[in-house]
Amino acid sequence: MMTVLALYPADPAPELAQLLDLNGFVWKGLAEPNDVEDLEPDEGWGGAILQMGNTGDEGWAMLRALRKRDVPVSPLLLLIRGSELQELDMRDELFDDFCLDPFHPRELEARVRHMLASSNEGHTGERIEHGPLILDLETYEAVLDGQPLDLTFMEYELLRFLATSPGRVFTREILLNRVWGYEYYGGARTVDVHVRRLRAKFGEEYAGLIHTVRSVGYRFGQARRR
Amino acid sequence: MMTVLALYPADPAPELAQLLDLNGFVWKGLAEPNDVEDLEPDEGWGGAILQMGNTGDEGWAMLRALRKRDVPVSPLLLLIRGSELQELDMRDELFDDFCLDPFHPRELEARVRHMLASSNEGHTGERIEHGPLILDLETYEAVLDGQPLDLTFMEYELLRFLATSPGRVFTREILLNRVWGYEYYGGARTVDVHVRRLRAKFGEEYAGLIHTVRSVGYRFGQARRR
DNA sequence: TCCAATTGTGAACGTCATGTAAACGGAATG
DNA sequence: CATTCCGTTTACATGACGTTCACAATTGGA
Repeated sequence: MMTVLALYPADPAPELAQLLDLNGFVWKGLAEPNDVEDLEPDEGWGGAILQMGNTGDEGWAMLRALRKRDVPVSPLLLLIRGSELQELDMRDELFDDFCLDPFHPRELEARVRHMLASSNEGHTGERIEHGPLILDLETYEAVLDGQPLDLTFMEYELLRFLATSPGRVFTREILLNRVWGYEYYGGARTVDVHVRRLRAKFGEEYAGLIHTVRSVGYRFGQARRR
Repeated sequence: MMTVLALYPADPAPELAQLLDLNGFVWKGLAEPNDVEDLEPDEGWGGAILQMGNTGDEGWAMLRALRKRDVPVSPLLLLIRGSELQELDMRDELFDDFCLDPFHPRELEARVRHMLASSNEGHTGERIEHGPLILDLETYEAVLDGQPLDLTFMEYELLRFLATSPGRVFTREILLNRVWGYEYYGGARTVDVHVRRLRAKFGEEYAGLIHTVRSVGYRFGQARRR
């Protein structure tokens, strides 16, 4: 999804606009606090940068407006003069990062990057996503095409192993070793049964997500094109 | 609780030590990555500041050691030279904020303040609120759907730990380590019994607030969707 | 088309994880 | 010393889940 940054004031300093443009960020200016209402949640707002110099109280009002929305705009970065640093005191909840203004282009660039990367971390860190399937490794939750899947422990473990290497074929023997444990000596048909149950829970539409490779084993997802 | 900052290198630059001392921060130096093991979770570690100049790869190793612990030290602030800014690329998950080195004292002071304030935000003041449950961390009071809960000490501690990370699954072993503080566990069933008593006190309607994830452990609240 | 190898399918079985109650034991209180 | 509270441990019941097996269906080669 395209990340769009909100900028205040609406006519940002040329060096700021230029820096964002050069780094491929899409941005849109906000003239006054009321404009915040117009930001539609679905437009992919990935945060905002506010240049606080010469804005008087309107800058803080804007900040508050962005944060107090039903769907807060986040993260927020402040450009602030060294002489106004003390203004930040007791306002920690209103912004995520700040940068001294006038700014060094490379520092600001690094801050914007890091800020955007960090804001996604909570959700991208411990999860596997492939096509319509999402595995949340923290909550042991599996979601397929928006529908939560009720998987048992072994089903989840097997699916996670397969989905970690989409397109790759695993023999039953390897699956038994890696998913069930190295000292496991069980029938190879156990794998078949678990695959079958996974496919059943996937439903007709997605049963093909796990594909049988005859005489070899199973693989998750499509084979690589040659 | 007293906030203690970890500093690296162990003999920080005089102006850094002086700045922290002047502002009432307690700090302790870390000489090498192995020292990280010695940080006891209960000592009130409130974060770390790493001065990356002239440290070579050891600085990054230290960073990694702090973050990959069982109980990660957080938040982390980096002091970094402008010429090394590109080193931050692709390492967003290893630090929370950075400051150009040499630093302006007031900027660094503001960053440390803001970083520490933000890291406590989840605990908005001294209470945890999630759905119908409210935990007052100061008075040790628990309220569920308006009704006060009469919890014992361990019940409260367990519930607090679970409710601090809603949706996340914890194994019994981890719960014993973090809540009870055992090195190893004699009886994992202890957790079960306490969970059972919590559910009993929740009443039928809210017994499901703590959910069993079979073969894994327990989690508080509903799993995240998508 | 036939046959053999391979995989899918449903059911049965046994094990193990968890729920549940009750007993135990130490610490605090009077 | 008796009593109460509370955390831990033990014991048992139950149900979920993994495994196995018999048989059906499918595949691919001769």
